[in-house]
Amino acid sequence: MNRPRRSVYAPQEIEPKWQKIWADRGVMKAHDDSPKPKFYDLVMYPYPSGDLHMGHARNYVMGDALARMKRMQGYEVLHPFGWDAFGLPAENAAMRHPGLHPEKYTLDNISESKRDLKMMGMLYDWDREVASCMPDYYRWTQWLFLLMLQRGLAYRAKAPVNWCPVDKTVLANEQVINGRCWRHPEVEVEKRDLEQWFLKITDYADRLLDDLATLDGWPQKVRVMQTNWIGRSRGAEVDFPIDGLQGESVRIYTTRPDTLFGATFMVLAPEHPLVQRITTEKHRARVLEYVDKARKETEIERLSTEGEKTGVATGGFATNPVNGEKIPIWVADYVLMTYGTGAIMAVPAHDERDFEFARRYDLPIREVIAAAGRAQGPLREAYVGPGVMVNSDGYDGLDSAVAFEKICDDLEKRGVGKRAVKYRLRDWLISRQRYWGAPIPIVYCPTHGIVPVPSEQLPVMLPREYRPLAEQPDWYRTTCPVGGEEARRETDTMDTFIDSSWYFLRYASPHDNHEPFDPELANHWMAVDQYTGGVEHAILHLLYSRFFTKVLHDAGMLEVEEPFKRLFNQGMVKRFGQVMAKSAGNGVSIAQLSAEQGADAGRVYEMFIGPPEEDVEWTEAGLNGVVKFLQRVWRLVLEPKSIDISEGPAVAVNDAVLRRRVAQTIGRITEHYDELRFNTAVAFLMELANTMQDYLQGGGTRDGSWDDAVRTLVKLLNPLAPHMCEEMWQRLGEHGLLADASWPVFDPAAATEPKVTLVVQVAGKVRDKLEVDTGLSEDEALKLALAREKVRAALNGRGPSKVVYVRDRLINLVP
RNA sequence: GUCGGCGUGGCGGAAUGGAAGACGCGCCAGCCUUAGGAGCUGGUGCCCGAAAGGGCGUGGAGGUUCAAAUCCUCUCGCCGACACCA
Repeated sequence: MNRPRRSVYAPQEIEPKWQKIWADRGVMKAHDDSPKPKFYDLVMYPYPSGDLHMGHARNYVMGDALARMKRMQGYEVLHPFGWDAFGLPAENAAMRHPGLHPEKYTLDNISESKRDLKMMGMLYDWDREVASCMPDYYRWTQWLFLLMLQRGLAYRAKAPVNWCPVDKTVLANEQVINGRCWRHPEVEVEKRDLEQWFLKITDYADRLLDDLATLDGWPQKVRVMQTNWIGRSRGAEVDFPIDGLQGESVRIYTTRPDTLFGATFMVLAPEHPLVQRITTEKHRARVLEYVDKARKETEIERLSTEGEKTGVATGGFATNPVNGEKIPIWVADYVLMTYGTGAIMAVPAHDERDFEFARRYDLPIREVIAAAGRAQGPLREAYVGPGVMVNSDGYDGLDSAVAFEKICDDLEKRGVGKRAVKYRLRDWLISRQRYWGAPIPIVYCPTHGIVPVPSEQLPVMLPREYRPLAEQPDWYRTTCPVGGEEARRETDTMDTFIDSSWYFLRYASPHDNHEPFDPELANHWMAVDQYTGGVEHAILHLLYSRFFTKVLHDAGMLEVEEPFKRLFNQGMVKRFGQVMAKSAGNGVSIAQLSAEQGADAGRVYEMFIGPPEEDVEWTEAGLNGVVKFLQRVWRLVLEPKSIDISEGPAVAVNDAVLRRRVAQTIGRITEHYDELRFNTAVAFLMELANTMQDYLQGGGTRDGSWDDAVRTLVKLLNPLAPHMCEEMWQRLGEHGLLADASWPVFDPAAATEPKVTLVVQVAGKVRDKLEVDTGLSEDEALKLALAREKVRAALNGRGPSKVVYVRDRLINLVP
């Protein structure tokens, strides 16, 4: 039999077709002068590693789907893309393949990844593409460094720094994890004293912390992590005069000035400058040995001794300013030179670490805060809570919180101490001894010292040859911009996190060659309305970007003080139990997916696979389920007559039910897309398709309600499966691109179930039926509650009742 | 250790305090096919029962409420971040 050929869903044909049309028409160009409300939809720009696969795609599908919906809703959407293109992997590749320049490696990867993104149907405004390794980008990265310098936020200092022996570079504090390099967990980080550039992020610690409270569109988790990272504490600095050193004292920092009377000894960090002078002859040998050992120990060895606190007495003593008591001074490596003043008063009764140390070295423990309800007697562990002051002279009997303030007042009056705030946050070390980064635009002149390269001479271009800058005299030999003397360029480059701290601003005016960004345009597009990316950037990138934004605000270049209004961290895609990665060999290739099931199927599947913030497992079976769904939609929309209706419907769906389902779906989908809850959104689309099929099988009349359902389904599915929907839209005879079509409007009244029937059963027998109008959807719960009261009243206390309420489509199931 | 988060079918997971298990995968039965790893229909939390029906069910124990997966207290177990920050 020769039946007319059915149209078959063939993604391999329609996907390239529509990708070309979108590109030709510039569908996702963002217009600066549009009268429409703006929506800045940003995905974290990636490092172009050259192995883009479906594991990366999840983030981009979310961003793209949101951009497409917002566009249909009438927003002028800025949805840009770029590349975090400086960095070590390119250099590593160049070292593995002699002759391969990091730039070539990077640019090749970019063009390859770009092709894959287009193949996935991502609509970016490619005219705004940025790559941080291009001179017209890093020119402005350098400019921003000079701005920092000008504002007193960049400084050079000799400091013990973290040195990764594999990457042969200094690492930021944030890049050291448990004493190991973040990129090479197999090696320990070494300590070296080097002259390095720092950014004074600590100047902004308070604002970075306090403004977290305004970021209610951020995950709580990230806000907590940043809060802890900044680690603000309030306390006091107190001077303890040193015995035998006239006029000199040890300054300590404590968060518990209320426990001053419980200080029974002091501890200095091994690196503390006073250690040498305090130590008595008798103790000198042992102290030197201890300090020497601590110096040599790497971070990791120090950590491994956790629980085994060690230290030595110096033989020196200091006087506690509140009670004149002389207490011994010890040296121990559990006190860090990098926090507070590098010296503490030890209060073993009320600090766990001091308690442990006192136990080990048999030092006295004196209780000065009485815990409510605790019986008298020796402490078994440090009591760190609040309580009533004891053994504290004139403060006895006070609440410890009150005594805290009073003691601080008294210390300040006597000039022996003062309130102080400390942070765990350190300044940001940005120097990197690497080639593939933005050169720090500084010249060292024998006469004028540290001289910034004048901004009109930017960019300081990277030399062509791939070799450490410090080994390229032709490059680093220069003349002083001030006096013309022979001078030397800074040969370090900047941490790539600097590049990524401002890229979202460059998108506003990516071709501006007068300034890093046009303040007017940046103010137009900022803040980012939705920022999506991995949780691994919860601290570093996000904190640095917030810092830059605040500095630029202070410089009068930006209105906003926070760059990202809403932040979302998507989960990772796994396969065979492991995160998809080239190295793990479990990545799903975009080209292959595209050629087989189609990009649309991959897009819908990654959204349906699980909650967007959770890690998910990619399976072929799951993907296949989505393919079936898309094929079913295709038939429902274009070939409804091909649906087998011989079996009849399971549940009767009439026009009214179909209309209501369509209206409900519009409401749910709009809300869930907006909140990036794509997994449930796909489920709603499937439900709509199921209802439509039931409608056909029930011999639906196919009046306007069917056509409306079809067009609504196509529009609602469009952000997730854009190629297929665009094709269906055209075949339905609609004119114009679906990408330009308007988003369906939610009508709450049309979505409301007409009524609820309450069937009252008592002891299994139906006693009563009540019809309750639930007309106002926002108040359904309340109405039901009222209905329940009505039922209970009707029963008039006749024993245990069971109340069942059913919606109209299931009414016939209840006798 | 501290701080966050999470415990729901065979699996991934749904449920503004209001029918627990939406949607999908898998599985079972049937239909259609030369065949199917295709398509269609129905079923599918657990226990008892041929069925009707009944009982039990969101890690565990209490509590609040007409009503709890959801709120509160305690407890057990996982996951993540930080980890000597005075």
